[in-house]
Parts: sequence; C-alpha cells; structure tokens
Amino acid sequence: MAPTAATDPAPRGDTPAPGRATLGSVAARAGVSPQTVSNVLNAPHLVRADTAERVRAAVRDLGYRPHRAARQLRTHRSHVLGLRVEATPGDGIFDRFLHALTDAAAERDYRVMLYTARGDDAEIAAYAELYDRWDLDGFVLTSTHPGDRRTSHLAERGIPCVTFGRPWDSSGHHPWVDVDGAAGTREATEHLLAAGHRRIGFLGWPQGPGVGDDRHAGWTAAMRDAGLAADAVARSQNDLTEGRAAAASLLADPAITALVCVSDVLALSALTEITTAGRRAGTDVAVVGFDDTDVAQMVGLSSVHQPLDQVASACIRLITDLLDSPTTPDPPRRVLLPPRLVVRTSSGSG
Amino acid sequence: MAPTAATDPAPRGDTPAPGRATLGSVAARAGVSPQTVSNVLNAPHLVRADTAERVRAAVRDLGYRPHRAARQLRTHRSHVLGLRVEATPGDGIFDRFLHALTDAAAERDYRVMLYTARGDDAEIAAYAELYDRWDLDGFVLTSTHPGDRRTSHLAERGIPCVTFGRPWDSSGHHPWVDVDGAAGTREATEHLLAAGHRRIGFLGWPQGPGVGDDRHAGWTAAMRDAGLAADAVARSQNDLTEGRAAAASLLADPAITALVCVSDVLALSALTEITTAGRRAGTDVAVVGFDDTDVAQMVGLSSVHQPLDQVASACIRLITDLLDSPTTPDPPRRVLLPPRLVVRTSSGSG
DNA sequence: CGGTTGATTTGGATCGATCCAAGGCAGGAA
DNA sequence: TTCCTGCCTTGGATCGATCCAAATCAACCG
Repeated sequence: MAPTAATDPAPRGDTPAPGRATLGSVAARAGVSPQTVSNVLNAPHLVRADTAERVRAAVRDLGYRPHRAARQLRTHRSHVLGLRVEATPGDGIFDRFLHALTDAAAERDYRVMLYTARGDDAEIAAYAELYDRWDLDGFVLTSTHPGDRRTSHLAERGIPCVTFGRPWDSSGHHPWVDVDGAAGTREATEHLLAAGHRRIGFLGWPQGPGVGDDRHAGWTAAMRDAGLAADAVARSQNDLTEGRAAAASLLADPAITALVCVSDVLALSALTEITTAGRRAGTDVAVVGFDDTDVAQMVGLSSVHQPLDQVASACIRLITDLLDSPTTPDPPRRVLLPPRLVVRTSSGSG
Repeated sequence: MAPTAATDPAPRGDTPAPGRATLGSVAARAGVSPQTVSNVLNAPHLVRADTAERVRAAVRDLGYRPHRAARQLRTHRSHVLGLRVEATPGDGIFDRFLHALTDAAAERDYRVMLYTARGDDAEIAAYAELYDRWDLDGFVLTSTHPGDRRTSHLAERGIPCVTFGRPWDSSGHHPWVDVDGAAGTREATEHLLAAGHRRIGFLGWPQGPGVGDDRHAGWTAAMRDAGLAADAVARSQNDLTEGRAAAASLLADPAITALVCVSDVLALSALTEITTAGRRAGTDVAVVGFDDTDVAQMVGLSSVHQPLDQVASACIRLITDLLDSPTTPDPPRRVLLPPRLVVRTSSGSG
C-alpha cells in the first residue's frame, strides 16, 4: 500500500515530484541521512561497508539518479562542454568528429552542448554568456587558424579549453590535439613514389601559414628525400570550378602522372578534370586526396584519413584532466596524431 | 605555499565567486530585494516603471546573467533539448540540420545537447538518464522509420518530443515536421518531362514503407499524370557499387533518357555508370538526385533540396510551444514542408 | 478621517545536491 | 571507570534562483 502517503492513497504530486527519487528519499528508504547517501556515491571510503551496501540497494530500488543541476549549483561544475557548429560546409568530417567527441565525453560523464556564431568575434562574444549563464565547464574549439584570438581570450578569462588544431602562431598556452598533416601528405607522396611515379604534382590551397602549408610541406619533404624536384604546384580555393582550372594547369605537363591534393574537394576536381580530358583517373593519372570524406569512399578516391576517434578522445582526456585535476600548473599538453593513407582505385589499386 | 591563504591579495576563489553577479548583488546595488529583481526579469508588469529602470541599470552595471542551474532547480525546466548524433554516415545533411536547429533553439533561449546511442533500444534506454539526471526538457528525434518505438516510449513517460520525419505507422501522437518527399520527386519528374523526356526511370531504395516509398510515389504520380508508364524502376541500397549495377539495369533500355533518384548517392552512382558507359550525363541522360548534399553541389548534380532551416525552426517552434504552453490538450501539430528542386548541369541546364 | 482596494515590494521556504563542522560510537590507554 | 582517538554518521548552512503568502504603500471612497 501507500509507501509514503499519510492518509491519501492517491499520489498527491505535492512537493516531492511524483516519480523522481532524490537523495532524501533514498536516505529515508535506507534509514540513513542524505549526507551518508551522498558519501556512498562520492566518497565511499568514508562509509562502513554494510551501510554502503544498504544505501546502494535503496538507490537501485528507487532508480535514483543524482540531479545534475543541484550538484552544479553547489560545486560550480556542470560537466558540460561547449562546441561550436559552423555554418560553412567545411571538411565534411565534422559530424564524424562530433559523434566521436560526444561518445568520448559521455565515457567520462561529460556532455556536449552546441552553439553557433558568425565568425570568431561573435564566438568570443558568446563565451561569457555560455560560461556564466549556462555554466559550461569549458570549450572544445575546432578550426584553429593563424591570428586566432579565441584561445588567448579564453585564457585571459581563465576559461578552460582544448583545441582540435594546433595554435598556428607563437601563442597558445593551452592543450591541443592535432593531426600531422605533413606526415599525411608525405605518406601519400611516398605511396605514389613506390608505385613508380616520378613527377608528382601538388594541388594545394592558396599559400599561407596553417593547415595548407603544413600539408604542402609533407609533399615537398617526400619529393626532396627522393631526390626529385618539388616544383609542380598549383593552388586553388576549396572549390570545384577553381580546382579544375588549377588541376588543368598541372596536367598540362604530360610528365605529371600523379597528384597529391590538399583536400578531397580538390582531389575530386582533379578527378573530374582528368576524366573530362579523356584520361583515366587511377590509370593514367593517380590522385590522392585528404580527409577521407564520404565522397572519397564513394568515388574510390585514395585519401589521407584523420583518426577522429583518437582526436576526440584525446581532446576529452586533455580537457577533463584539466578540469578534474586539483590545480594544474603543468605546461599545457599537446597531442599530434599521425593520419593514415587509405588506398583506393584513384591511385592505382584497382 | 598555502593556496587558500587569507592574507594573499590574489583572487581567493572563496565562496562568492569573484566576478559573478547574482540576484542578490544586483538587488543590493539597486536597493531592492532579490525578489524584485527577479520580477523585473520575469514579470515586469508587477514592478513600477522607475524601480524596474533602476534594477535594469544595476543589471547592466554588474553584467548580471541569471544562472540557469539555479533557475532549473526551482522551475524544473532546463531549456535544454536532446539530440542524437548518429554513427552512420547518413544523408550528409545532418550537420546542416544541426546548425539550423542550434540556431533556431538559441533564438528561443534553448540549447541543444548531444547524445549517442547504438540503435533505438540503446536510445530508449538513454532517455531516462538524460531526462532525470540531466533534466532535459525534451527531445528532437530524427530518422523516424516504420516500427519506430521511440516516440511511443517517450509518450508513455510523458516526455515531450518532436520528430523530424513523420510517424510511418499509425501511431504517433506527437508533433512532427517533415519534408514532402513525394512532392520533391514529383517536381523532379515534372522538370524532366518539361525538358522533353518521355521515358524516365526511377532509381530507388528497396521497397518498404517510409521515406523510400514516399519518394517513389511522387515519381509514379507524375508519370501517371502525364499519361506515361511508371514501370522503369530499379532498386538498390544506398551504396555506390550496388547503385551502379541498378543504374546499369535501367540504362540497358536505350529509350530511357532520364533518371529520378531517391538519393544523391544513388544519383552519383548513376552518373558514374553513365560516364563509364561512354554516355554523357546531362546531355545523353539526365539525372536528378535527392537531398542536395555538398557532393551534389560539387559535381553539378540537380537535386531536390530539403528546407532544413524551416524544418529546424518548425521543430523548435513545435516543441517549445508544447513546453511553454501552460497545458496543451490540443491535438499534436504537424508540419509538412515542400522541398525545392535545384537544377544543375546533370539535368541539362548546362 | 478610518477603511478598503489594488498596486508594489518583501520574507521565508524551497528546489536537490554538497560543503563544513559537530555529534555518536567503538576500542584502547591511563 | 574515564578519557582519548579514530571511524562513521548526522545537522545545518549554502549554492542562486523562484514559489507563495504576507506586508507595505498609495490612492480612493463614503
């Protein structure tokens, strides 16, 4: 019969929410104080074994789940991380990263909350709101770039963050995780060299410090190491039309039998250009892209795959270490992960 | 050293967080009670104009931002919505939806929190945790499908939700938003008919109730309305290799000069098959896809574009109406949005 | 000019958890 | 026996906001 009701058998829905168990209700059931229940969950070494067991049974029976908002109010820790979703199409790998990040966060009992912003300045303006009002514990930033003022702004305010992408200028006193783009293009180039190609072009983005130059450097290094000239370069925005023109300028040199591309989009434009010119991609001209997007998988484009699962779990590890450690005067941690080449038909495996 | 020393002038991080303004501090500054400050923000009509102005000035001066966790504790409303991120590649439109949803939510002062789950059962198991512990206000579900037990489970527990995707079985006593797939393929088909095509094939997914059949129906209807036979159908999973085979079986009939495809992936496989067969896509055979993914834009594929901004804001509108209305005994609301065809070179505009 | 009304304002309790300090209760030393 | 010292356990205050009810205040009426 009525487990708690004094006179009325019907659930009254008064002060105690009908279904939800609280510390108090668990305590009552186990015959201890709320504080003891809290200790069982957060500091078990303080509680005698048999008491703890009794409490745990009550927790199970009532299906008790600690209420985050209440804890947050007292501890000033929300266990929520902020992540910006961008409007621009981007690499086409964002959702993979998002999934991996959400998963990795959940493993450590953190959650990911989204926000949007038009540009870095708007994002910086949004930090205060998100941090103060929603009480986020920290931020995971993506797409770092030269001149990025976001991290220094967060550092000034003492807001924890980790970036996917290294700091491209000298600054950056924060933990970061990145994929070694140079190693990726180096591997791609070496793969083509091993297949017998001697004159290999590079289809890159407009020159400038950051991801583009990094990937370019890997190709250059591999060519130099092989004693070959690293001079066949064309550059384009990440756009199919402009990319085709750039690819065409490279393919004008009939000696070029392979292309390393800074992105899958440009690789795709190269493939299109090759086909249109009546040559066969993968046979006449080998092509390797970067990012291993869905498109690459679909069209059989060899591409450099970024280990996003590892990136995500490293991001979570770094920032949660930062948050959960008592006080960390350690230097910020860095993680640089090697990508891995996925060979498909566009570079001659078929 | 003693980090918490009382004599040290450095920020002590004691009980009152150094920078954060609270209702109390604003009240003190404005010379009123905390309750009055709260009223100014939540029930301005209760406060005299000059008092309200004085309070607002104090709010501005101190940069006060109400703390959500505290409000949440009292009101049992978190202003956070849950959204699942899927592991599988999906349509390639998820991040666009995600961005639009985050934006639309922010406009109404809601936020989106992510979670993952392996399959519907795992998702259902996750609801309790998310709802009780993290106190989410409700869920936005995507990819509804026949036999979807998620919504009925949520309904049983009285947890608010809205779905992007109509309920495909009889059930579904919840608000939903969807894109009219049949209207999309109908428009695509009519566009091809207007261009003079008479024998138009349909490249679809394996038969079965849901999105696939819906899109198939639009093509059928348009063909019938034009007095033409709707019998040139091939089916395939959403996979490039299998798609090419299916496309080939259609193209074996030389009378077929155009294809309506259930997805961009299949449209892309059709394009590949056409090119490989030595015919020219867009000239010899017109192709229209569905979803207007990044890939479609890149390769110049005509495609049916889903109005994701509208979908997202409708989702947010429906669920926030549900949440913010005192009590809604109204029947659940439905929104069916028309997609729009984007014509590119693959269907002869070039 | 006291009493009533309605508009403003305030006080105290409360949401559900954790902080800190104080209270029981053993067993061992004096 | 009495006191002390560790273990466990409990009380009470607190985080920052909102709920409800009560208190204040002005104006207005007979």
